[in-house]
Amino acid sequence: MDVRVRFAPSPTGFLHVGGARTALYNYLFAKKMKGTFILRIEDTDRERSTLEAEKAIMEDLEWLGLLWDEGPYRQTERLSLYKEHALDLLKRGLAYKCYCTESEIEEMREEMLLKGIAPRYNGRCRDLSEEERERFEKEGRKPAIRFKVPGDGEITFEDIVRGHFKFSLADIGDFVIMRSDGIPTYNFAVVIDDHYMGITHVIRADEHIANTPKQLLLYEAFGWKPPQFAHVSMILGPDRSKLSKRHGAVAISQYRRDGYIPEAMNNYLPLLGWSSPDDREIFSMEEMIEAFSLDRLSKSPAVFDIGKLTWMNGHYMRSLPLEKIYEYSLPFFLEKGFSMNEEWLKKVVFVYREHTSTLREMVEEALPLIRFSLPFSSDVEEVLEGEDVPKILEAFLEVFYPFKYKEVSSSEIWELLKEVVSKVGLKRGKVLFPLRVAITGRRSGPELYYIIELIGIKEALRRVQEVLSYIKGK
RNA sequence: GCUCCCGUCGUCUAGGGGCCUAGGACACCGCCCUUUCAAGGCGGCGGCACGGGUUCAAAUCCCGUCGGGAGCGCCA
Repeated sequence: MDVRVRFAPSPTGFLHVGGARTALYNYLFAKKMKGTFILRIEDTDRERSTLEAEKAIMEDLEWLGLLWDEGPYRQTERLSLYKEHALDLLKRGLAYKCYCTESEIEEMREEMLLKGIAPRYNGRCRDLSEEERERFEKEGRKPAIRFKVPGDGEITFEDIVRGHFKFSLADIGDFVIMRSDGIPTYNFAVVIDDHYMGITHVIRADEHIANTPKQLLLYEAFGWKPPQFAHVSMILGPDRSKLSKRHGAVAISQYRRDGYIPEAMNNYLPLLGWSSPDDREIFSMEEMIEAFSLDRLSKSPAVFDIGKLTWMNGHYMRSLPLEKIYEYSLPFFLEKGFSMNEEWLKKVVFVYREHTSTLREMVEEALPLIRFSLPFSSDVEEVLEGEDVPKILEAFLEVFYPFKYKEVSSSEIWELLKEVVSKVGLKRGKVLFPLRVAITGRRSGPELYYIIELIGIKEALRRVQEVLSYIKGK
């Protein structure tokens, strides 16, 4: 049978790293098995679902390149299907109408919690008499539909990641499958959708483990064959609690804005809970698909380490084709005030990507190319206070002046710089460091000859001249 | 409170009775290279939560303790 998997986010917020990893696992498995990857929007929470969130999630998936083969399906567009099946259960006596109000249930819950028993619905409306039902209807109460959980016995299943599970039915209360407003609940809609969409493997976060027995009960009630389950452990924050906003950036879109690139996300995220049989950690998407398998998913939760993500991002900054990094970085350049000049910007990328870990950092580092203003910050200016500095700057002016209007390559600039060095008669570093500072206003950066090539000799001369007058006037 | 899950360097992980003197990656430290940064190269630091068993042999199997987490909704 062909593998069919789904990613089923609820559009109540942005795609976060945990969701992205789940999507990735589903995607990788689908591609590996030459199966189908389905996107399903679980929008049955009418209060919190928004169209914006749905759009944002899809955009992020597209940015990552996790394109779905089918969908998006929306649960709110399938309401009649759920209703039909709820009615069927009702008719067969496997479900019943419940007239309890929220406050009544809340009361019940607190009472049970106080008594130290697992809070669950006590089945109050299971066997209502005809009169009671009529009374409630007359009161105008809108019933929800609850599934009748068999009182005893147990339910078991095999999880691909965690092995054998056994739940006692006595611990599961009758749960709502249809809200009083006619919208299905999660546990109900999932089962119906997974069945009709032919889902063969459910790969999801392990917070759903406790839901699985309820869903299995529904499969049983309908006489359907359940899919295989793979419950993946969660992603934690540095304090080992569930990763959330208070730990810093969790939204994929935030990482995009911060200058992370999809190749790095797609490589790093799966490694949080999956490892390859060899010691490899760097994978292209194709390699990852090839290497991926569910049986190497880890049981224990993983702490999200932005440091390693950043390292990996830097790796991809350097190893991806220049063209690609240029494309990714363009919006960052334009936003920072660089003007559109493809040939020149590509050179900037060529030079600066060697030194930086994110697109944002790269553009930030390249800022001195288009911005130059005195005074510099104090830790930078102290470099200019050295006694040899005027001599060095003058030597630079002398050597480079004849080339003021010439097109000179970086290797020729390097030769000229060496000439400056021998003219001054100090060690290379002693000469080039103050020059770098004078020309860029920064203590570090790429090779000076690249910088001079990028800003042009004329501009370099202007800057050095300006700094020279500046320090002389001090 | 109840149910369930998870515990290998700071972090991600390999390992699943002898190949373990516990391997790799990030981070950290040192050295090399160098245009005092970064990148790269080389080296170092650092871990089987604890206690009992089982066994000739335990990181690995069993039990307990401790620690962490999740679920217990007309949220998903």
